[in-house]
Amino acid sequence: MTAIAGTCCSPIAREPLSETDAAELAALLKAVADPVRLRLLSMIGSHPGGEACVCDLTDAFELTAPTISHHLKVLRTAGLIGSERRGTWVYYWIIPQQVARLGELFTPLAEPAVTG
Amino acid sequence: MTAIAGTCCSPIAREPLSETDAAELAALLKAVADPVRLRLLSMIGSHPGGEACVCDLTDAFELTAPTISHHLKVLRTAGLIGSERRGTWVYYWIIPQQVARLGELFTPLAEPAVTG
DNA sequence: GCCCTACTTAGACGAACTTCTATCTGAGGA
DNA sequence: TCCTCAGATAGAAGTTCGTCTAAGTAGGGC
Repeated sequence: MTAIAGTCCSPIAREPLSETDAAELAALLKAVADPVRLRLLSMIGSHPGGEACVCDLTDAFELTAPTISHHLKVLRTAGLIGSERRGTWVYYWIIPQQVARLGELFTPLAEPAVTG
Repeated sequence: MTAIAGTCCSPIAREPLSETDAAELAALLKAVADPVRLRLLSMIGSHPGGEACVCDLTDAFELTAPTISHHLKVLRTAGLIGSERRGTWVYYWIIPQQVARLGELFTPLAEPAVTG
């Protein structure tokens, strides 16, 4: 398949990002640009039932509970995860739409539709 | 389409990231988690011919040349762009495979093939 | 050879980030 | 009510990051 102007590349390589878009996307990327937060996101998303309580997460790291709490807050503030307290425990889950936004930026466009 | 275990989600939500993978990916993400570098990457990728010289990039920012040079170095060290001096000017281009790695992490798996 | 332009390197400084300890809130059990 | 456990918040310490100025390297023209 040859490159067709306008459909060849990942969105980031199709046209220059505006200053505003760049700032917004950089904030989202910064939230995941940390090994601990990347693992937290991955552990939450792959946990049975699609959600995990903090107690499921803390033991995997050699970090104190406040530190884990801080990283979860960064992810939640970025809109990448949601949370809810149920009784004694607080549960976290991934917000797939927001995670997908990151993917879209860098993923080469697939064939436009089933036109061929 | 219902979620099928093992094919439902973006790779990051399919199974927990190893400590090593998380560290490597976080380093890659950190390289793009900055508004200036995101715009540089976008300007380079969308420039006619697929490459841009530093002189094409500097004027778009209210930053000094050494600062732009620093950000380009971060992107190049991460393997996201390549560079070459040709005469007076230094040209930069995107390395699509490395950019695509970022996309793969967060993009939900497409249908496995044309099986349905 | 000399100078000008294009870009990079070196070093410094303030802001932001990651982690900690100490403290606080909120739920459940005796 | 009081104690304990789960988790969050506050504030401090050390580190990393983004930016600058000053100086260095490399190519091209006179």
